Amino acid sequence: MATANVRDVAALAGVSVGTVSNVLNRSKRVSPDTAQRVLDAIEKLGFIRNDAARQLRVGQSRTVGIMVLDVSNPFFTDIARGVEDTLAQFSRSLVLGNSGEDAARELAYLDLFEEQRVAGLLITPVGDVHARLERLRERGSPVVLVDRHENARAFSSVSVDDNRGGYLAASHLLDLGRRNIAFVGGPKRVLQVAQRAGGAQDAVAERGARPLHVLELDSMRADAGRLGAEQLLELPAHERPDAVFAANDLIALGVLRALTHAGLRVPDDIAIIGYDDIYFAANAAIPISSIRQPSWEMGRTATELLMAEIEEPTKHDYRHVVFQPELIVRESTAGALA
Amino acid sequence: MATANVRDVAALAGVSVGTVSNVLNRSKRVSPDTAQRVLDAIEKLGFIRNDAARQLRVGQSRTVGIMVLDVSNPFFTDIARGVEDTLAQFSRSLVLGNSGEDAARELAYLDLFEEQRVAGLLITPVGDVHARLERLRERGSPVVLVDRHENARAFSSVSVDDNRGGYLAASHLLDLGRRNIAFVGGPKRVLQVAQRAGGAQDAVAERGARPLHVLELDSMRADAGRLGAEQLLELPAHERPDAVFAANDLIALGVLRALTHAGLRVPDDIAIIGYDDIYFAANAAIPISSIRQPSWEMGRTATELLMAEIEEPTKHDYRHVVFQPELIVRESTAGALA
DNA sequence: CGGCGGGCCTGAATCGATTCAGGTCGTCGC
DNA sequence: GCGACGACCTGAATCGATTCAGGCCCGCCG
Repeated sequence: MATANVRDVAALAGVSVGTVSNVLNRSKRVSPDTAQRVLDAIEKLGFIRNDAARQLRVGQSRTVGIMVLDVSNPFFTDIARGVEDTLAQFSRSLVLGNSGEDAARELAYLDLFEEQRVAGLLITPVGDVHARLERLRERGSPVVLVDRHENARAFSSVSVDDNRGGYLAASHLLDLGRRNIAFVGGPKRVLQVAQRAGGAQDAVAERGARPLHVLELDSMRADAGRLGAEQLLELPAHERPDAVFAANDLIALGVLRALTHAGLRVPDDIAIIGYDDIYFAANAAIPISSIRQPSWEMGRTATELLMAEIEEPTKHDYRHVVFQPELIVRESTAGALA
Repeated sequence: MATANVRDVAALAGVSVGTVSNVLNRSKRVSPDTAQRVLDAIEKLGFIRNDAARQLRVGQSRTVGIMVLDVSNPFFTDIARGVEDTLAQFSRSLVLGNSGEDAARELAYLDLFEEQRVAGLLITPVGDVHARLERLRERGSPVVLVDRHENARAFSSVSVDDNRGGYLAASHLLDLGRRNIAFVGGPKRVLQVAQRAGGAQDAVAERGARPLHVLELDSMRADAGRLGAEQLLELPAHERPDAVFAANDLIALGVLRALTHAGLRVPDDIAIIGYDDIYFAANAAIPISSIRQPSWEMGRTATELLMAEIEEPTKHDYRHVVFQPELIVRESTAGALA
């Protein structure tokens, strides 16, 4: 038996379809009495609104798309949780796309999102999709960039001051008396990596410490970090760093593993600081100091910017929220704490 | 300017709307010549199919819903990746719901999914939603249970043999000569926990070792594991276990942290084995042995079962795929490996 | 040469919620 | 008593892709 529709509800409640719709969407316009009759009918028939029909008429869906780089990176899932928690308040749902840093896949998802006329899109872009995003917006789906501050101010965005984060990390190590810092990072073309390194360079230069020993890895995962650390351990004793600043926590975990394996003491022999402050850095065998990015808040703020644009589509002032990173000190730099 | 629709395309290509639709959906029925004209028109107008209209007509969306317990648990994101990778082949998208183990939130998402007439649903249920799931199926959205083998065979499901996993873990520790094993687990009401403990009990009994020392925690996260381990360390020396079997890897990480902090050697003083084989267990300071659950494959298989049911809705044989867990040996039990 | 089949195309009807111009009735102010 | 107004309700028109009964034309068979 086909699912009940507004017409069935209207018939049972003895009102017109228009009234049913008013109960559903603008309950103020309907007398309490009638409204109750309609609600009873809905209940009795097990009526569930057909979102497709609503969407067709209204011209837009009530779902928001989110495209992330990597669902298995806790940094992004934390953002996603922020998005999801915020969206729940608007009772909108989330269509998830995982580009996996693959531009082709990103495009495929953009097609899907466009067919679905998503109400809005949160994206950390991979490929050159600027034009596509503009088209999406022209067609009524606002876009907010996450963890990317587009040079142009064409879209609202949320991001974190990575330069400052790098500066904080290096300064902390310097404050602890370390003088020979290695930066173990991902590919330089990743803007974040370059900026974190840059901030660290600044701190080192400012203090007149030894210039940063920069190691470029080809990925930002733990195994790359482990290999990087092994390289460092092969250096002659007088060049061996006394502290490692890892471009993210996954790398830091790999570094910790290699050092532990080599029998070195952390932080006594070599201190480690990471970036992102993921759960697994805080809960490592030796909890790892890190630069915290407020990922949940980023998700929430991005969602709020998006919702504002969705609900007030004509306002053309794109906002750029830049979060400040925060130093979190743990045993991997400060030794056993109280 | 409003987005182009099939009528515009038809006009430009000099054909009827029916033909445009045929090009889009059944290209075989159209002469290559006409098809090309239509495709050109689509290109020229930047036409993008309106999914809502299609959905309204066809009665079902092309989107699949997935409801997970916790997006920040790598076990679930690995499953989600399997789902997503598989779905991409069918060019369908994924609506994500995160119940956070909260039954109310789960219900809210079920409402949304139902309004959207999702093509199907993958779910690890929290509350008692059996009736809701049946209704969803009656209305044309098949359901597959993930990591839950419903007593009834009312839905297809994928799950893992947790009893066997527990057995494998304990056997491994016994093989290494450990005789006093502690099980550090989550709440007993979680079926998985009970079964893993049960399997371990069996192994211990079979070998005549000391009965399992069972510690029940109120969560399954790392901090609970740490507290649990601290409790174990307070035991008198002759009762202190020589091996810990943690109900999942998060707990194992917490245990590792507490033991490391107390200056104990792993595995020499106490061996540790976890469960799930998440990335962060493999990459811990001392890589943790674990019972691997094939999460990506579970996601894929669940999706395949679901797609089969979507495409062949009348076949009423619900399948239950039970995966076998696998022992992964690392340093936390076997010591430094080659 | 008539009839039949198949390939290709047409276009009105359809899905179901929302919208909005318009109708009805009761109340209030003067 | 009358016009104005507001509160409440009605129902046809609408959104855009899909479907399907039916039309046209060509080639082939008997």
